[in-house]
Amino acid sequence: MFTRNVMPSGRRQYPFHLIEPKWQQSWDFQQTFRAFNPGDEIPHGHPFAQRHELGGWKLSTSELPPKYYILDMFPYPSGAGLHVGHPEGYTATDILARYKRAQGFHVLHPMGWDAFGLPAEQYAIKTGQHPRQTTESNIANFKRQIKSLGFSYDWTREVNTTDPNYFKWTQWIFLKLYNSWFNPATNKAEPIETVAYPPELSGRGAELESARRTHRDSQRLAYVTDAPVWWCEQLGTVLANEEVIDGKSEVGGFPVIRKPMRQWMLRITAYAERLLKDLDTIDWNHSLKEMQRNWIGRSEGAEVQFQISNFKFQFTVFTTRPDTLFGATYMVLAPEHELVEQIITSEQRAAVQAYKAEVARKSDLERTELAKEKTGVFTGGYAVNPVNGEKIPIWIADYVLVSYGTGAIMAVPAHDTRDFEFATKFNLPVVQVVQPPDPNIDWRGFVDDGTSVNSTGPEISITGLPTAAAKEKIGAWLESKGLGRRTVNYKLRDWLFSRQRYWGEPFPIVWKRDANGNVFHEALPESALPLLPPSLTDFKPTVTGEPPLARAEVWVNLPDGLQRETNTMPQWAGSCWYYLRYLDAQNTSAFVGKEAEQYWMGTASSKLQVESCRLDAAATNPATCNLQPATKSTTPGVDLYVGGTEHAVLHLLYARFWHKVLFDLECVSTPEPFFKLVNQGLILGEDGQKMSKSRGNVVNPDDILKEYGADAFRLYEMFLGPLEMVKPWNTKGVEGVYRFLGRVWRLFVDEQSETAFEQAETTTDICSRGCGSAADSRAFTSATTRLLKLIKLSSAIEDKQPTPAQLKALHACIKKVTEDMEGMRFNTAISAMMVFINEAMTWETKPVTVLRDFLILLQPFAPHIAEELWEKMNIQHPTSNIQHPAGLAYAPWPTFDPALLVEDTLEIPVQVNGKLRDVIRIRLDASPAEIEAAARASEKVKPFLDGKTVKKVIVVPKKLVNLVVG
RNA sequence: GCCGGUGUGGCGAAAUGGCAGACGCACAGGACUUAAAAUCCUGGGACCGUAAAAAGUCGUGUCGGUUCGAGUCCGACCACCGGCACCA
Repeated sequence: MFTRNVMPSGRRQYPFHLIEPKWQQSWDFQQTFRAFNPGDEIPHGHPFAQRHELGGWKLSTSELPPKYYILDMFPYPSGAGLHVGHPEGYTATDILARYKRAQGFHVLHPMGWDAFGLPAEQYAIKTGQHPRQTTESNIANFKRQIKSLGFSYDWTREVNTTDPNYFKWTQWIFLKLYNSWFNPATNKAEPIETVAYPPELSGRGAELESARRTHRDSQRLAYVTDAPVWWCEQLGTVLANEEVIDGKSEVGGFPVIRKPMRQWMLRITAYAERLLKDLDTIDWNHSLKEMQRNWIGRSEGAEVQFQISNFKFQFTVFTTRPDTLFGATYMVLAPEHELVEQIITSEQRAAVQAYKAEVARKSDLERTELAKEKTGVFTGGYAVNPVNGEKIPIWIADYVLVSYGTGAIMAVPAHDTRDFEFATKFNLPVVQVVQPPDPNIDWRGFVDDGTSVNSTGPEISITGLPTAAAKEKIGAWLESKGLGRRTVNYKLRDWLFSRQRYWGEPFPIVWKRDANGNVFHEALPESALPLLPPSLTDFKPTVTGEPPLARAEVWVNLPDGLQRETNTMPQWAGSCWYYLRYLDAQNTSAFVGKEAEQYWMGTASSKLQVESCRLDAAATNPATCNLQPATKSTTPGVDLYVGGTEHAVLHLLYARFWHKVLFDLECVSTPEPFFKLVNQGLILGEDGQKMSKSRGNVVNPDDILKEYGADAFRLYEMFLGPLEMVKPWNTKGVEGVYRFLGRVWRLFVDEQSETAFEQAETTTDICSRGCGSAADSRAFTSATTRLLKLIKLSSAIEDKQPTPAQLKALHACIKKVTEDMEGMRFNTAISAMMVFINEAMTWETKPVTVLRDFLILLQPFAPHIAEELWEKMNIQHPTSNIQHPAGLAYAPWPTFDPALLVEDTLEIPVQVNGKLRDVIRIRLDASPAEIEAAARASEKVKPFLDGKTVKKVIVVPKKLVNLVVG
């Protein structure tokens, strides 16, 4: 005989399976977490209205409480559903959102979907199912999963990048870019109409008209050019850089080749300097800023012109070391440099052509991979060194890139590693021009700063100057002679903005032909937006390699002979500005309303005050900690943005770029979008490896939720370790926090009533989480409510004055949790709550006020159980609820009283020669002399002092005593 | 190669320059139970001791330094993770 109905993992610690859906429904129904824009009417019954006494008002920006905008990187809703990495960041932001609400901030905490992109399109090509269908069902699944975690999002602001009401504005912003240029004089974007034309283009006539158009188009922030792109034959599509890994397609691992195609580009390079400089104004973590700095890759140097021997023309090189000009013993052009054809001598022609052909066969990747061994060919041409008139040979080599600088270098083998390698291989002369500061260091291959030597010519000498001064002097000389200029170069390239795909935003652009047959592009008017993609059944690119949109002939070919652009925008487009749409998601007349933008981005100040505690104020003067001027706490931009490092460069750089353009055009009011940014660390599988389907170590949140509930899941994700760290998942570890919630539950509830509840539950037929219909959910709600009412609070909870020990435990907990909240140290905040509960378990009577404050602390982390217990407290101890009419989600965050934390006596360690020998208990106000005496008196310490003299005594009051003996 | 980050018990981790290992997992022992699960209590870095303790010694990747005192600060190195990579 054996029983079959034993639960696989034992008895449930508490009825989270009823509590969690109950409160999620309640929050949904009440719109508890809705945020209000300036001008919105705030309903009377809303808890936010009750907390701030604003019911029935329509408030202007300056009358609303101070904002706090806390943002998650919105997910791409894949078919695989959520994995445990997503909720890590989402839990952290949710905890802070709830904390800030409790502090009295007006919190904006939205969520949405980044839903354009390749997977849905690939799936469509395979199955013929329209990407919209896949996208919709994936979103539904993601939303269900995210909602089941109890996050406090304002769902009225949900955005979806594939919704025409959304991408209308993505297209609108593209038009802004298209219709603007970057004016270097003002260092900002301006309307394209302000472009000045060179004098030779003025005048009437079709030719000049066309020339002016070409000039204008070449200045736009969005422009067209022929650029090589990754083409994958097997997938029949063009791939983005990030979709190509080690020369193969990320999907399927097929080979890819570089193929030149007409592309739309965005002129992000114009913003390189501002993108770099403004990093100093924002609060991002150090390594992330470094990544952006490296990506932008600013380097200061000089452009120097070299005359070509026996020819009229000259060419320009970029160098960061103009001070080494006297050491240039040869020149190198990139093989693709346009001058190569003109300077090769007949005897070198064959060799140069062969080399160029060889290089052209290699992809960029192979060129860098084969970097070990330098290759190159002499062109036969010579250049003249402007400082000393020496003739030096011009080579071509693929270690010089046509896309960086001027595509040409002066080679100084003595002081550049690559040039040195090359010169060694091809037996080119090496001339010292820099003396290392340390004479023992070999000058050959010395690339750092030193002192110039052998650097004297007929007109200029820098011999004897340190590197910095030498650079300065020669730079000035070159400029005065018109031979060069000091300049700055960037690694950053313009942004390739078009994709040959179906599932993306169509460009609001048409192509025309003028009277002379010149093809040109023109923007659609704003009124034509949104421009919807055509409906297709075949989503593959055409046989000619044209984008899939070209299949829709009726859509492409307009009646008046115009043709639509068939490229689409990349996935980044929608994610570049979604944080702005959240501010005013329903606006049909603007991408974001001005008032809403200024309020939420913190450029309009609010008058009301945060009635909560600032730590520093509380620590020094608890009496004044309840009122802080709000204007000090508003931050320009998103207050906190949390997401993964994978977006460290591209998304975050692109979004900053768009934001700056919009700022220049006065569409937004802050120069930077994200004031503070935190990366959550990756969660690895239980085996310590990156989670992946192929390794079979993926943890599905649904399984954890079923077994332990959302509160335990949230708690565990935070208890794992510091947010920014990489850390392995361990399902066993969930048990720990789950047991903690069980202890919280048992601390509050009466055991007998729970037994009654359990009996009633087994005889009640309620369908669990996931039941579909409205009727089902109503039945669930009423059954749940009825059942949960059977559970009563423990009789040990009494409306009594807390003891000093109880107050001390509570206030220590408040202090620790509050401080850790500010520092986003959620793991240690949770451990502080565990410490509190472990102690509270031992109390015979539990004062209502103490437990109430604890629930407010617990609420951000484990909101469902906290709400349920809070509700029971309100029913059974209603009188103490008077000060919190708004409900738990808006109950004021408790403040701690430092006076309650001090003790009369404390233990301090006694060291002899820095080694711990005893711990003594001493009065708090004991003088140093008393402490020393007590330390010397210790029986454990005495043997270490015997026969020795005490040479020095260090007494750190309240900390330790150290006796130094000799 | 360059830039950034991280190295602490069996494991996840914690420690304003001041008692290393809070909190939790796993483990062991005990209580409760007919039994198990759950729960509650107790223990725990290593070494050396001891009947058991106590005492003692060592211990935060390695080596050195500053300091009365270093996981923490400084210097050199090693390992792992992430990013960039012929950027002139």
